[in-house]
Amino acid sequence: MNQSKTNTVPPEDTALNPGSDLPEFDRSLPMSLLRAREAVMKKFIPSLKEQGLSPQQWRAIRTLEQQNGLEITELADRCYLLMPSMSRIAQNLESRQLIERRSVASDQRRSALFLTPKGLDLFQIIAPKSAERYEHITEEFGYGKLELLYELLDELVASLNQSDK
Amino acid sequence: MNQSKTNTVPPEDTALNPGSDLPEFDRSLPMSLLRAREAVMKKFIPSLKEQGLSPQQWRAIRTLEQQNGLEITELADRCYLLMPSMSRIAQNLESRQLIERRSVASDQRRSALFLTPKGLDLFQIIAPKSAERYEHITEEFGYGKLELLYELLDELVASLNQSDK
DNA sequence: TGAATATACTTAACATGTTAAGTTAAATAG
DNA sequence: CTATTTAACTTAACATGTTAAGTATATTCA
Repeated sequence: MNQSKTNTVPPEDTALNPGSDLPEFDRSLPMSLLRAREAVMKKFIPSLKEQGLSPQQWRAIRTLEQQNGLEITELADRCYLLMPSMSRIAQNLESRQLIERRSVASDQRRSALFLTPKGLDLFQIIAPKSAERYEHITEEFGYGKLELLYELLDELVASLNQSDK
Repeated sequence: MNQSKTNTVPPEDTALNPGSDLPEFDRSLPMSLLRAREAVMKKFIPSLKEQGLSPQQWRAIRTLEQQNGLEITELADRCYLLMPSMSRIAQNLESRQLIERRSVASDQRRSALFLTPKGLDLFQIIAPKSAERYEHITEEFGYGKLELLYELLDELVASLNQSDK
């Protein structure tokens, strides 16, 4: 279960390159981040699924609750989704009447998205549960450590994006 | 670009629940982890794509390079992939003759996976580039901070899994 | 003004994530 | 020793991630 700690050394005869000085891949940053993310999500997904929402759909709904009437491109940015995904999610939520789209008068290409009363109801059912989970995580893990983690993640992103020139 | 720092407060008239004491979702742990992961992956994906590999396919190959002949279930565990994904990836890599499967004599249901010479060649092309990227990231971000990040991520996962009882 | 270009999406195509439902082979129970 | 159950996958089905191509509306500029 805990790969990085049980340290199961492979038998010598199975490594294809025993003497090479190629790097060790045992600690993979993407995998560590993925594991952490999945572990966190596991706490939130059940109450979403209970309401028939995927994490991405929930992201869209809670972003609209904060600022209703966002255009789809802006919503995609804030939800950290690519446009094709956002487009499909908008169609899905619209078909379930959780959101409504109205085309922008000044530019017919654009459409703004609005939470419907039904969508807001759903938000209000899920939000308190999510908040509770989040508080629980904060208590268990420690507020200070959590802040430090956010800080490090932000710095990591900054460091990586900087070297993109 | 940096949502969590620019702190763009939405105009009052767009929030659907301005006075509510519902939690703030601006800082989302899953999203922070996702952003960090994507930023890291962006550094590694190009050299993989150059060789026609997805990150998951690469994970499988480098795991097999470390320990050849793993069974598919074990490989899925180590790659942090679900069986259906692993199954499809194995089929893909097998069709490209990067790996080879041999059924286990003692149990006909199982099959063990082996890197082919062609697969090993590919590993040896990609591995040094990956190592170089990783070293660059370590230098830019700082070795100490990186270690601290790993530590925090591990602790977070432990903390979350612990409360699963 | 009218043609070329750019913008804001949507659709398509394909790999992956995820849950559920097969299949086939082993283990176990009666 | 046969019938049931379990184990190790594979297949199916559907949402998402991702890149590329398509469509309709604006904008630009000749």
